[in-house]
Amino acid sequence: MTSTPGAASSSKICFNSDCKDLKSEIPRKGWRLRTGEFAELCDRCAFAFEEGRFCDTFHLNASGWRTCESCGKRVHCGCIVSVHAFTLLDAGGIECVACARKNVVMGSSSSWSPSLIFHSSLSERFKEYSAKGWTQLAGSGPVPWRQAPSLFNSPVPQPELHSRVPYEVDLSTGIDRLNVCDRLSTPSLEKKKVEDFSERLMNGTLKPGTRDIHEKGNAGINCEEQRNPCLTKFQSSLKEEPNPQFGLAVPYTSPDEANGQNGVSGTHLRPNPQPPLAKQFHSNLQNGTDSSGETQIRNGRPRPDGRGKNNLFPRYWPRFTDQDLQQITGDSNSVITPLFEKMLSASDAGRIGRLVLPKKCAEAHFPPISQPEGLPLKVQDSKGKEWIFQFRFWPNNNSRMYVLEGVTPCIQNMQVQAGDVVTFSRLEPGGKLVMGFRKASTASASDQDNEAKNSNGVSMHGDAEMADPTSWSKVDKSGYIAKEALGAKVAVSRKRKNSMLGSKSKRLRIDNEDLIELKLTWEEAQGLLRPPPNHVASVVVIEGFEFEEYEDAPILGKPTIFATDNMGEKIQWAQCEDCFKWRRLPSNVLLPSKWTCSSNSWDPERSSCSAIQELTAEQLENLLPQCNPAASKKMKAAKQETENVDALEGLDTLANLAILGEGESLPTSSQATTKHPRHRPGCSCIVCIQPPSGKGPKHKQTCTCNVCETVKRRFRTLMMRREKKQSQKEAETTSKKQQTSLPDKVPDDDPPPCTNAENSSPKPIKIASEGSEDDPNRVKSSISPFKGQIDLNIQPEREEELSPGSDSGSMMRLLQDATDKYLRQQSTLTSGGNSISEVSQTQPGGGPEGEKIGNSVNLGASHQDIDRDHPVFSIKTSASTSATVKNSGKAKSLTISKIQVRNILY
DNA sequence: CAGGTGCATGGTC
DNA sequence: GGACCATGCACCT
Repeated sequence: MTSTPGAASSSKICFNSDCKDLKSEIPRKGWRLRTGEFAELCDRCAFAFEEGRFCDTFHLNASGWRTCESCGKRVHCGCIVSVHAFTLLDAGGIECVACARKNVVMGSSSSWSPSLIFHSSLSERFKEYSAKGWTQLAGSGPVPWRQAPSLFNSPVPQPELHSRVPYEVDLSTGIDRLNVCDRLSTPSLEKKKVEDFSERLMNGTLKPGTRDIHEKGNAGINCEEQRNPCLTKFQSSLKEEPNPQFGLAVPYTSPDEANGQNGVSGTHLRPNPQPPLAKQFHSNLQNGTDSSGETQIRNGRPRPDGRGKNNLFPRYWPRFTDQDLQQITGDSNSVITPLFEKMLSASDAGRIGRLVLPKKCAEAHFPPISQPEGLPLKVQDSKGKEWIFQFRFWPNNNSRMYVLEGVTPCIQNMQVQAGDVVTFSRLEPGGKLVMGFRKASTASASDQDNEAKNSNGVSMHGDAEMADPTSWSKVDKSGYIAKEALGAKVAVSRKRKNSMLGSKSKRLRIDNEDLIELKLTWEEAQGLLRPPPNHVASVVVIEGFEFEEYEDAPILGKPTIFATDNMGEKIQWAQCEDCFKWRRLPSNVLLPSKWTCSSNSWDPERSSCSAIQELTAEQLENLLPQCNPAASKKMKAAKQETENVDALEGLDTLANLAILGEGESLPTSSQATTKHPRHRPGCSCIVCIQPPSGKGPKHKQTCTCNVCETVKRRFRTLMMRREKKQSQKEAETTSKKQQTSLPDKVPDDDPPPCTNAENSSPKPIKIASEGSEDDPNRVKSSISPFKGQIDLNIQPEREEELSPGSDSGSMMRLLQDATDKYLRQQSTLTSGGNSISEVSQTQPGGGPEGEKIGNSVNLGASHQDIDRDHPVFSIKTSASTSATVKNSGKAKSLTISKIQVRNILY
């Protein structure tokens, strides 16, 4: 527990205004302040606080003292310090926590009526909608919401409690408290250490017990209020809630809080995820069958019985962070109760303005609606702006689909997108519904954190980076790009994949780092992951992702280039981290991630950076054609030592570019990037228009939908480009042989050595932009409507005509189909049958005279594996491997085939 | 024709 | 197998 700088700690005087002592050198923390900091006390006050005697010591003359209805003990109810020292009785009066605890233990004899409390809260919240109020019970839907008089409708902001007791706030926010305490109490209780003080303070910790709110799920009117002590528990639990955002004074903090990580109820759940109380509450609502006598301790996990499925899915559990709550509550005295959250889908964030609400959440936290028209719902965003949405539902498969309509302005105002998380919470006093947002990155981290612990013991952290390329960007039907769908999809995919990954160590076979924003991460992590020595990975395909599966964990290693030397011996080339020279090493050597010449024990002559590089420029170029961005950086450095020679270039490169340059970042751009670009609104590139994985109708080969047409068109373009390149190279070869090429033309004719790495150079620009008709080398390219340009992206206006969201389908399938088609066409092309292989193996640009180190260049750990969503890779691979592979036309098998080829080449 | 609306469909859990 | 829900899409204005 570290001292939190801030107001509470700025002074050297004890925070207790009644004490003017100096704080000890290491101030002791007292109750938590609204700011999230802790009151820093002197030893004496801290001791009193920890002993639960603080109010007795300092507030004796203060107002707010009441008497426990059970034991008669005086309890101070009027300060932040004592906020958790008592519970409210719904019949009036208070009860000290000790008595409350007894009541809890005694079971359902309590007179607490959480339902009542709960309803009172809601009635507060939505009283303005009484006309269509959710107080109508009959036929009001599956949730028998009921209006009950608010017992305490004058909540007092907690920090200002003096004469008014804070529990009024609690009671008025009964449902919120339910949620809070459910979410908080159990984990809190489980944190014995954390509780210690609380126990002392309260003379014992309440056992988590009956926390369920019981309501009959049918008719709704006869909702049976379970008389249970849940309120007691709620409040008791609340008192353990260390988060001041909930208006709870907490004299301790969790380690998490101390780390600055959490500090909010939701986060407390993470280490041992507990469903929010909302969940349980809702569960009961949904079930409507909760036995009234059920006073069980729930650990928050889905119930093993059938009712468990009625629980909210963990993904809807609110996982507010301090920042979230702070954002919502600001510095107000409000008490915020997280209800649920949802990651915005593309549809949610789209222009259509309909936010699909999780059914259970909607029914649990929103007023019941009996008519599809629903009712207006006033929601305040985190900026304090109020919005009115229409909360309604559609009949759907004998069920309902709840939506909030009219959210577009709010979403736009909040600048959130698909993938971001919208949080719903309730603000007290007032019961105002508050909508908060969390950006995808944060959400992802949160989810990651949470789900990692929800995932059957399999950490998802690594998986979190497995950005689903299909989700990289997508466009909703309104044309808005759900570019943050990445986060959403990752989160979703993470769950799915995680369950499928099994126990074996796996390495995602993905090398199209460009598809992922985390390029460096991929390069450094993914790229450095290498199979254990003497292990041949089996390749498994999970959801289209290929994983190398090892019996042993992959190890970190330095990416190298595997090749075959002139003697047919398998070797690998490794680049020194210091001098960037490439050194020849045995193929079975596994290098550390940082490898330098000095470690070159296999070639003492070249165990120093001063030693000359064994590779010639041409050879090096031959090694570098795979346009592996990861390798390219350093390769570029190495290349600078030598003549700049064009590297191997082929359709694969173009294809890579075609994909990579999607929409904006063609080599023609000075901002060319090897990354898959961020897709902006309006982008209808092939990536963006992809539906989520597995979504959308299946497309036939004859399908003429926009997506299919786009794919086909792009493949046609690819083919044309390939032809053009082929002709270029042929012409260039010829011209070189004839030595007739003009000096100033040669560079132009040279294809980019490694376009991904070099696309910032003017060369590709020229190539892409050239194609003059008078250039004999361009003759063939002239057949391209794009004159040799990589057209896949350069004419976004063409793609604008596409209706990005109007069609969807399995892009995988589509691309496979297109690949099939392309390959079939390839086989009929006289120049195409071997073109790709030729392109990649004859090294026209780099100089055919260059000595080939090996045709099968494999960038060690940064495999140029096929991305399933980018058939160009499939084409590349297949075409460069075998006809059998070609005909497979399936990305997965293609990749596997590539592996086979790789093995062969090895 | 564009945008909105309500429902249907199909993937996922 | 059913519920949920994201999204497609027909219909309406």
